[in-house]
Amino acid sequence: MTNEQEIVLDKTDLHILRLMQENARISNADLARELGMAPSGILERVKKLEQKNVIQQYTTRINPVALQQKLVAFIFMKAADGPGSEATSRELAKIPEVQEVHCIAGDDCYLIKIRTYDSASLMSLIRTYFSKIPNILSTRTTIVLETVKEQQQLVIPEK
Amino acid sequence: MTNEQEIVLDKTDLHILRLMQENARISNADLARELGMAPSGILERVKKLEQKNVIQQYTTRINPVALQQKLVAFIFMKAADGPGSEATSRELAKIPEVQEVHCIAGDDCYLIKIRTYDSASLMSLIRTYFSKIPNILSTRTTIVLETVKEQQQLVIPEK
DNA sequence: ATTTTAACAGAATTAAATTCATAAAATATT
DNA sequence: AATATTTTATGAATTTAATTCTGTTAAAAT
Repeated sequence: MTNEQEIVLDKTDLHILRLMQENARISNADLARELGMAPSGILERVKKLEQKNVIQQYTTRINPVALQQKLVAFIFMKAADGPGSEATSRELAKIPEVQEVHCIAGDDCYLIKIRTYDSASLMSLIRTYFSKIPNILSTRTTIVLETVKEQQQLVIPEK
Repeated sequence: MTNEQEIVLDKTDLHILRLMQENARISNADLARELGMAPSGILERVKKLEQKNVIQQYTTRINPVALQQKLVAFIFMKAADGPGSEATSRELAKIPEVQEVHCIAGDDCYLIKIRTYDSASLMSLIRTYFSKIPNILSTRTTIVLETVKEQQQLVIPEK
């Protein structure tokens, strides 16, 4: 049970989250200085935020261009999944190049975000993986020409 | 000039990136142990990766549910921007709740990803911000019912 | 009002970050 | 091919931070 019903975050927690969202490698000591608290107290709070699954991961944003991963595509997919079936989405989520899988309202079923090297590798990826997923009925692919903004950071309230 | 032409990453760099993408708060000492190298050498490489803008940010993934931010929407937008004009996209990118702005191929101009509390706050956000952006011609909004996967991690090759 | 629980501080210990001088390896130059 | 130059790595020394634990304070529950 990953219960998220009763999560209460106070001003201090939000402040910690704001600082760590901006820089996950901030030292515990610097956090303590910013908040005017003892390092031991901050450490305790951070550990609790991890335990409560408020903090899900510390990750490094890597420039995709540095790895020649220049193509982003969004794919709208219709699937023959029965209502509430998660079969197809689970298969899609397993593909490492697939960054996002959303169930969406409307005529289509899924919206998928994919990052690859180029259109050739997108094609080969589609052929390799999608052909093995039985319930896929149709896909519409939208190619990104240029990305102006791309981040997952949340707007964290003061209180 | 943020030049990204001549970025060469060797096996060691990729290994560092893989470990730090998975856990941005890994200690330099642990990195050194994993790679069988001296900590000072690792530190130098990490700093270089930062300088070269290969590493763009260390960030913390925070559970949006913990902040009651339950709604994700994708908006397709047509704009009356002249060819190559970045005016509209730049305005959109300034909105904190807007996580992504992409220029896309096809009939629409932009694809935008937004995260808010609920549909009411999405509406108010659209009214507040979009009304002030002159070139917007039309929008089509797709609401996410459920997110199965959401991450920005790259597939990092061995070599 | 009192008990219980949770949160914080401060000191002590252990561990890590950072710096720097030097050596080794890889590249470039002649 | 030999040498110079640059880049990359090491290891030791120093500074700084992480972590643990005990005692207090504050808050919540009874």
